[in-house]
Amino acid sequence: MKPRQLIYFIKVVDVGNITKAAEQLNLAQTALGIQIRNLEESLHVQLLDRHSRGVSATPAGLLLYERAHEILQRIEDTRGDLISLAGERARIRLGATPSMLKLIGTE
Amino acid sequence: MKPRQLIYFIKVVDVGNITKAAEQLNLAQTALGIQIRNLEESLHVQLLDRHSRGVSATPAGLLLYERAHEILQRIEDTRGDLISLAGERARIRLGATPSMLKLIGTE
DNA sequence: TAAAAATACTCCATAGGTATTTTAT
DNA sequence: ATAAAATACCTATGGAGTATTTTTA
Repeated sequence: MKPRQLIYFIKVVDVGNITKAAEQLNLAQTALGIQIRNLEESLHVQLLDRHSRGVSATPAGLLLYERAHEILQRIEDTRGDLISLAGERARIRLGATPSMLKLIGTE
Repeated sequence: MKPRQLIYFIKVVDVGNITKAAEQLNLAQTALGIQIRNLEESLHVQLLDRHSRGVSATPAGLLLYERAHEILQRIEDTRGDLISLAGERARIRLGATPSMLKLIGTE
């Protein structure tokens, strides 16, 4: 259950079609199909029903669809918080008079 | 921020030493060091202070340490729920009389 | 029979390993 | 001087691509 697989899976469920989802992800159909299959195999759960017009989520697929959003959101929130925290420490304001600048340079 | 990196990072913070953490993860010191560095670079945040006796978490590192637990827990919960759900659908009980069994076989 | 997914390969990027060097107490 | 982390280099696994075949309404 890698984040990339969750992103792919959400797109597939949204579109209902692996081929079209692959286009939107700038990916080959095969690459996306394999990732979805890997996801199903790693969980030992069937997530999609395949039919001749595309795919639809099974009950397990619908559950994962919900959870995947939550998990990815939490990851993104964490990334944002970390960058903010680091930003605080980096947001240092420096002041200098023109005469000082001549001494220390502007690099 | 891949789950594997989060697992590695938690272990490093717990142990306070990349070399010893690598042993416990059955990993080479270099592999673990690179993963931690990749994690820091992908977030543009320093997570650890390196000293001659090991490493210690920066404020950002401590924040990630907390969040990493939450994220991994959520992933594990989801995995468990999916397997339970799939288990329900598989728990089908079949009954047959001995005369029926002779007709349909036991395979 | 047509549109979609699955297979069979090939290629490349990234994770991991070994040996060695750098750094800090 | 010693323990830990970083660097250099090599190998192997896994993600992605093209061409093709199988499946199902």
